[in-house]
Amino acid sequence: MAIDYKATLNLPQTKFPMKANLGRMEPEILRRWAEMDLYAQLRAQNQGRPRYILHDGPPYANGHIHVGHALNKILKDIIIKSRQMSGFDCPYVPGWDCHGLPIEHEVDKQTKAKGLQLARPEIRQRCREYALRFVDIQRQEFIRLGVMGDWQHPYLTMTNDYVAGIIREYGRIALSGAVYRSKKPIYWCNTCHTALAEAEVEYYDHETPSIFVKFALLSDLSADYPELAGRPISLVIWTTTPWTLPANLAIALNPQFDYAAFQVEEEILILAVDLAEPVLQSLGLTGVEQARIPATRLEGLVCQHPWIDRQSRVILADYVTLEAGTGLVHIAPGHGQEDFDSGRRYGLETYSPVDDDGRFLPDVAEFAGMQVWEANPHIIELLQKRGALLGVEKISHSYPHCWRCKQPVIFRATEQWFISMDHNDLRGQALKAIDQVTWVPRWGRERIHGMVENRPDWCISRQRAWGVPIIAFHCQNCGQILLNQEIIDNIIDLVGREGADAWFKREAADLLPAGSRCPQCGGTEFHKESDILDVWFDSGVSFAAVLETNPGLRFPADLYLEGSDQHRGWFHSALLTAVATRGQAPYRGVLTHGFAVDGEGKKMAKSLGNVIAPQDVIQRFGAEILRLWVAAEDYRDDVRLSDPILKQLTEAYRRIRNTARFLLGNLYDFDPGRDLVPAAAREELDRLALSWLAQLIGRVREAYDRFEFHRAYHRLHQFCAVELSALYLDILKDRLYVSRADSPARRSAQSTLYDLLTSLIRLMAPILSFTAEEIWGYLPGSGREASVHLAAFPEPPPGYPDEVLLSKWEILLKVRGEIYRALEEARRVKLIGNSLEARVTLRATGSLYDQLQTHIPELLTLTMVSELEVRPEALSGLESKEIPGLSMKVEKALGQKCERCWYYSRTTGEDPDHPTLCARCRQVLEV
RNA sequence: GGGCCUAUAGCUCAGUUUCGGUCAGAGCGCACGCCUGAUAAGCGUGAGGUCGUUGGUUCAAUUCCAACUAGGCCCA
Repeated sequence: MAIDYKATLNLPQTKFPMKANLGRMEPEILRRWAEMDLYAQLRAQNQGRPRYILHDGPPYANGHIHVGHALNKILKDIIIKSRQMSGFDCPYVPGWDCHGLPIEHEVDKQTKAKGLQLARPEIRQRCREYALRFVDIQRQEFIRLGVMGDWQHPYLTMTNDYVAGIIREYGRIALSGAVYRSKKPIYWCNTCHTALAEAEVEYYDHETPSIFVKFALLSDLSADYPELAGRPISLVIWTTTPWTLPANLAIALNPQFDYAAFQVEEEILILAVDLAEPVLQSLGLTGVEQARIPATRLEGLVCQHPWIDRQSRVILADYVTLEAGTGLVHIAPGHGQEDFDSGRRYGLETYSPVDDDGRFLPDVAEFAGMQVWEANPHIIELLQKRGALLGVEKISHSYPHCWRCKQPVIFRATEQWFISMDHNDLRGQALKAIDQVTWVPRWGRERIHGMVENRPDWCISRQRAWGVPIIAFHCQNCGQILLNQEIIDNIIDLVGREGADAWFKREAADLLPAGSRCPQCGGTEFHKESDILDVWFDSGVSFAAVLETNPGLRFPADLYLEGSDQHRGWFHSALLTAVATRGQAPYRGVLTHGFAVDGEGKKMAKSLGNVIAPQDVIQRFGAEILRLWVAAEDYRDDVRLSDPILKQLTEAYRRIRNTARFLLGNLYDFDPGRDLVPAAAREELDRLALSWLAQLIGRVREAYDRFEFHRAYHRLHQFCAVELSALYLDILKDRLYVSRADSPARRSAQSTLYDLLTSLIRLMAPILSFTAEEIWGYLPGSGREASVHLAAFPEPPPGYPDEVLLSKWEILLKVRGEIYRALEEARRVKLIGNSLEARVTLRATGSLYDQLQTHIPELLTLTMVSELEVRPEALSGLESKEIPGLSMKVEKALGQKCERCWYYSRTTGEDPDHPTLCARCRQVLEV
């Protein structure tokens, strides 16, 4: 009976599944981490190590997470895990941003649908429940991604402690004198009597008058333009809101445009040159250009208001366009954002003579008490009477309306609270602080610098319920603001115990320390401020409310990491509040990532139908693939996500997984405690592999250190595909399978596989956290950490990489490449199939001959051919393109194929008892 | 309209931190083939790019400058 020689081979065996089944495996691993409380174990194990603080920017507690959230949190997770494995203690406390309009808006919608009218504390209670619900949802979704952190103790910007922290920081800034009140135009609904945020206005078409109005020039231009002398000169403006004319304080021109004086009948009209013709034509007028006047010449001149005894200044503004109108813009600083900005620049009053009902105040004598919309025709009539009206028509255009009552809204200046950018030179200090920070990518510095340099004072007040109250009291008697440290401390104490609701529920007298008196008039009656803080202030001061209060954390953080939109958002508000209160930035480094876009680089939008949800990716591919995506893409630019990309990543994942599986399969009988061969005692090829491994470790760790995860991914993947699968592992099979199981040669190989595997999974752990953990459980041997995440990154074996070995084998590998080409040619002509069927003859002369001649065993190993010889004389065969002077000839191997090792050998058949075995196999089997 | 940024093979990335001259590369995918002792695996060979477009600087530009186009974020 024939002997089953295959049974005498050491073929790979492992229970580690080839198919990942991530959908089942990941939740199992998550359960394991939860049961062992991995996060707590890490804290205990890493105590005393240098800390690395990545401070989590709080996502908004509304809705399910989208891929942008996944990108952000996985990046943070990769950093936390890789820094941890590099020897740092990396506590990670996630947070949520809980206050603000979107949640209040949602709650409003729900209560409106039910026809409810709720008081502030009730609204707040519903908002709180709403936020909490989404905190729980998002928490589960983040955990599902494999993100490790203190999920049991996150920070929420609505908890009593946090709110007390906000008020403490607000108090510091306010009491330093940086906070002031001033008027600012905001959206205002006349019917709802409420301020509206940008997100609360909806745009519909609305019909308004469109009028051209003359403003008579009071200044004299005749010195420079004698041709204009003696005739009345007017500037012509265009507006669709006649009711804002009573608040007109200026006329704006664009310094870039050409303006000219046109003679129209007996008067002179000034218009932008490019618009003069269409404007005059539509007014049924003809004009003759008399003179060009640069905008800069007109700046500072004064005009007469059409009917009010007031002058209107000519100013410059680069937002003036030629899209519509006359190129001259009517400016009412109390009724428009741009008007307001220009007003501040030119020192104009933020004049807004309109009350909460949208009715004119007595200031506007002609229209006092009249609704602004009603006043429009009367104003036009008055203009007509005064001879200031050049034309009127009706136009329909997109105009903001109240989301609640659907009525058109107005822009109206109201009292708001601001943080001054100039007080204590906050702007200058912030700009200096920016330069103390490491920005990744580097252009982040330019971006935030430009924003801080140009931003207006920070308007921190909102007329809303769901937020942190602005702490201030108004004297009933004289209107003076009352605020001092004692009051602040009192409120901090109260809010710490009862939450911010206390502010909304209690009367001013309850909130103030006993005996509080107005510092100005001595009054004792006060009412409390009703505005709340901008939510950017809430999250901005997290450095104080979280970093400084959590004993595991510290100020400043080592890193803030968010999308590049946060240069305007969190990085910005955190910078300003920290500089104002601490004199420095709250972070040493800031890293930004781009946005998730579709396969074409377009933004994901419901309207485009190209949104990919992380929940879908997890279900179809696995969270691990999503993690791989985050790592593989260069996040400094926008990151593309599409099905083909995910499929490609799945392929890459399989390659890595199968490589690990093969390594495991060949370690089934290996006990590192018993069988590990010291590096120096291993075979040369194994030491070459160790050199490659050493290079890999160096490069991957460097990539992690530099936050270049896509490099880490590419290196790991390529290492598995090229160095291992195609090269080292392929040629090692013979030694692993054929040698005696406990032979030094095989143990040398296995020791190297063991080193490779234990290194690889630790290097991949920050990215492929689930799979690394799964493999960790299959490793032979004992005495290692309970989780791969408790382990450290591998170090290169001492003395490796071995440069001498690397350069020696580099040449041999080049020869191997050439031989492969010759073998492929032989396959093409059906001479051989498997390389073991080949006998290769190389022709070389001189030093190349010597080199090849002395390395025949290595070349045999590398090429997996049965026979190889080197000869100096010419031969017919393939000539190498890469290596001059080398020719190769491939023939059918001589001898018989050994049934066991498949090598062709002339020794096969020598032993009649084992006629199908070669000498080597007979020796292994000791027969 | 303004600020900042991006644009290399079908895909993901390299192209040596600031500095122009063997830098046009890798892996994946694809095509063809081999193996069947990593097998819903493994191996080999091969074909793919006018380095977004157009100008400019230079002896020389994917690499510097400008404009444009497309895309992104933030403002307006």
